[in-house]
Amino acid sequence: MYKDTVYSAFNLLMHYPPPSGAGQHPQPQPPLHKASQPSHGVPQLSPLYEHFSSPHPTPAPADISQKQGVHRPLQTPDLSGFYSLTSGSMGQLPHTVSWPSPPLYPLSPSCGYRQHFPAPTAAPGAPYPRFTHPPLMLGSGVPGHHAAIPHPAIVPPSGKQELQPYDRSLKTQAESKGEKEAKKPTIKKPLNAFMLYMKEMRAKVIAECTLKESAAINQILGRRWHALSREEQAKYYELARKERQLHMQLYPGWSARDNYGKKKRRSREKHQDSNTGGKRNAFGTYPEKAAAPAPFLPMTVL
DNA sequence: GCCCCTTTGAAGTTG
DNA sequence: CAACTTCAAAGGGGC
Repeated sequence: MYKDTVYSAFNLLMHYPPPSGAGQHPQPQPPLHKASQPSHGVPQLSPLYEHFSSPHPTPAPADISQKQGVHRPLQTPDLSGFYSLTSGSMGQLPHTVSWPSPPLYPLSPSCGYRQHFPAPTAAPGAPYPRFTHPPLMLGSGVPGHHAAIPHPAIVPPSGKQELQPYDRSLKTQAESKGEKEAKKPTIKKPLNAFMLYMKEMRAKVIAECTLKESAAINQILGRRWHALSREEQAKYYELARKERQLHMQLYPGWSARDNYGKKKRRSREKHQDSNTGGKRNAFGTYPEKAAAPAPFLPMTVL
């Protein structure tokens, strides 16, 4: 089972001692697309997981939470001995204890962070799988990957294949741009770890909180994500890594640039105000927002 | 009917 | 190379 494979990796993780490189920042992984850009044809599927036994594991990072005296699950462990993780913002370490921003959406008491997250179990009697993300790949050959469900990024040129529920934007795009465009389908970005987590947990949050607005749900999910243990997060990083690997193999020449400009942002300035306007802090958010008071955000979850 | 909101992460672009 | 931007999902809400 794939799950078993993942869990085995985590069992190993639980036992790995910090090497001599402890105290240093993790070495950023080379961008997957660039690093493994197939210059000599499409890579084979079989080596997909060969770096589970990489002969040249990179040093694991220091545990910044120990350095800071607090437990934060934000710092993703470098599991390079088992698989590569992320670069970029994941290498940015938290330096303070606060939530990224106060919730802009009022949350019902039943969705209070204190009581409910990370929610370990579902309602009594209802099993709550800790990791039940549906298979993402089509015929990947990965143990545990069911071959019946197509990859979300796989878009049939002829439209014969049934669209998945999450192909909403694709469908509207194809519908709105006519037949010519429909025959040239968009290959979407592979989902990152957080997106995979959101897809899995969204329904649960909706059920718990009786919310429907995605913006509010995503705020909750973002906080739950931060509350996950590193092992729990690592499951999703691993899934996301495999997503990228398969995506890269399916679409060797694809670039995220291909989809640039296909979403039209009407108010770029406003978007920048809320989303940029400065360097991201260690939490991956922006100083202006992070500095805002968060009166009812409990610390008990840390 | 399209875009915004809101989240994190990956990757592309810019200076 | 750091900083910034875009896009992945989701669906209610606004225009």
